[in-house]
Amino acid sequence: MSKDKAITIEDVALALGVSESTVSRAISGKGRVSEETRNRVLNYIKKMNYVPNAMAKGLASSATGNIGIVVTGSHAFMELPFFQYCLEGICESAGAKGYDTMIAMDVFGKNRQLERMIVNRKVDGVILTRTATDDDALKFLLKHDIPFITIGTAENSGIYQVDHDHCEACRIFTEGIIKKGCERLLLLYSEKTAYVTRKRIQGFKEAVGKKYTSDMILDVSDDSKAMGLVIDGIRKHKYDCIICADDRVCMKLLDRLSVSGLTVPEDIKVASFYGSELLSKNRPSITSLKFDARDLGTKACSMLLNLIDGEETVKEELLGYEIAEGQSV
Amino acid sequence: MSKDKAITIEDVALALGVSESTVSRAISGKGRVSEETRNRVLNYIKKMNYVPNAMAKGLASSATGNIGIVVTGSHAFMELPFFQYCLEGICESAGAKGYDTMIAMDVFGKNRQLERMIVNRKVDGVILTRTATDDDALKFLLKHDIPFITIGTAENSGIYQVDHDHCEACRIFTEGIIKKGCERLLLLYSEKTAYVTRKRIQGFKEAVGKKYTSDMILDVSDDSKAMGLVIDGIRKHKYDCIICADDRVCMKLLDRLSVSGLTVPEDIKVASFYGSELLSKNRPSITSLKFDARDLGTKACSMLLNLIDGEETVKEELLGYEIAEGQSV
DNA sequence: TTGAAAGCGCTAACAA
DNA sequence: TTGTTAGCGCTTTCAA
Repeated sequence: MSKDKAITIEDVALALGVSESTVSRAISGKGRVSEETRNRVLNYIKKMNYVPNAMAKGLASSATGNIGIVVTGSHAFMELPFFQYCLEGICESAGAKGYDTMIAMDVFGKNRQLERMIVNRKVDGVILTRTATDDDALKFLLKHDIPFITIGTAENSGIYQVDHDHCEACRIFTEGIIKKGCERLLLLYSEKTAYVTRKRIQGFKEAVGKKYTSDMILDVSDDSKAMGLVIDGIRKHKYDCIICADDRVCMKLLDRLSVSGLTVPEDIKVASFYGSELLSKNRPSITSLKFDARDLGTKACSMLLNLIDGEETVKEELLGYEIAEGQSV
Repeated sequence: MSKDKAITIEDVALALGVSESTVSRAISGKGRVSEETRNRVLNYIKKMNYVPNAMAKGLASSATGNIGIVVTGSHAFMELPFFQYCLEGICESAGAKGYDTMIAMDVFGKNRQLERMIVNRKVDGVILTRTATDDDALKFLLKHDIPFITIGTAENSGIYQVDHDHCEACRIFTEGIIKKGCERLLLLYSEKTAYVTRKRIQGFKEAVGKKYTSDMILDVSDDSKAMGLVIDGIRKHKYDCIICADDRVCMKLLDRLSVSGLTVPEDIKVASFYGSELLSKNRPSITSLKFDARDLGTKACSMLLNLIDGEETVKEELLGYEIAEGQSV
């Protein structure tokens, strides 16, 4: 069935008694073709299952019909479902517009995959996901002036980017918790170098306002010691609600609480700035913010395609969030 | 820097006073070129940062220099870090051989992305990650006779595939647990349609041998009810060790145990056939099997590239495993 | 509205 | 060992 070589534009032209250029025009929609000719062509190619050769098309028009997506970072980061969902959004909306997706997974800050992809001219544009940004990837893309969008990253203004409004979301969320009567808050975080973490902390601070003191936030990157302090603090009723900057931190906390025989929400209330499926399945369910990573991918992709097509597009886009009320607060 | 259009093979030929075909030969290594000429060419193109136009090359040689990777299945499946690690292995080893990687993420059993990728002839071969065995993707690839490898899937012999030896691993693992003195075992599983689950169950049965009875395995797909029975059983000392078919199930179990006030390993011993990072961070650490998904990707990729190059390659490859001893047994 | 023809940049016979 | 030449399949001027 697919053994025999594929049918070309020439075959179509011959069969229909028109020229190749006419067929090309009929298909692409560029240039005038009579309605009748166009229909004949379209019908014929559909009947014959004709699909243009992407390479030939690419060579002639110097466009690949591919976009690249770059996932860089530590393993711990890449493991987050976040990327899967992003990827899904990107693939789907790229596909809907006839683009295929290439992926570059560069783990240790080496951008080999990305560089090869660009240097080989395999893609028309690139989407950079979180973490990829402050490394050389950005400079590299800038230097090669290829269209690109970053997801969830950059302070560097002037580049096209899309993200959730973490600061705003976390502020509103924290305010809500305060309104419910919590006063002695503690924010737990890790990955303090991540831009998103800093944004979340900022939102928290804004919500707390002038009552903020530096002992209201705590880095728990190095597991046991810091967590031990937290548990002590809870026993001494130093806190009434603990907010976690992400679901990983929250999982850790919940583990420790259960080991220590402390229950939620009786002994301590718990909330999280980022609730994945893991948290929503927890008992009691954890009150948390939900961000839709899939949306992020979809939006980034449509911005990129606009950029590629030379159309107008916004420079920065901030997506919304949702609050998942649970039983933990 | 990259504004000015890229230098072509013609430019190189002109500059060096040789023909384009000589340059082509020097670069590809196919066909004879004198050592001297070859060096001149190689030096020059390095100096000039010449990179062949992948599309032109592809058009002329009808090969894309891309491989495709397909991730199909439910969200729950795709969320597993398994895919990330596979992907990483694939990207890296593809990259090492000069191939770029395209990704098709088809979520709901529709193979749109895959089909587009194939029909557009964007890839030279495909790697299919864990999918339902009767998946259309498989039929589609067979029909288009494009080289492909499946990872962790198919019973369908005759197709190229790579997987871990789940059956063997689970048998040995279970035997080890029995040797430690556990007698009243229970195997918890979900996703019973997955090939890998069936293999794991089979290994378990083999280890138990003729003492096996059907109430030694239990499907806990529908959370609460089945899990409730398990908890009851534990209280009645019906089991001394519970083995989970994967880390998801194990997480669920651990949650329930902690809610029920049962402790590991005092009240009940726990082990898992698949231990992700989540489990290894648990306290107490869970005794489990480790499979390296990255290896799977690497191996699959090298098999695929062999296939593409028309070289010999094994039809089936079974990779090893590791036992992570924890404090839970 | 349509066609002819010249590329796009590379590979691979076939000659030399 | 090297060069000549004819494509690979499509797009895109420029004429008709």
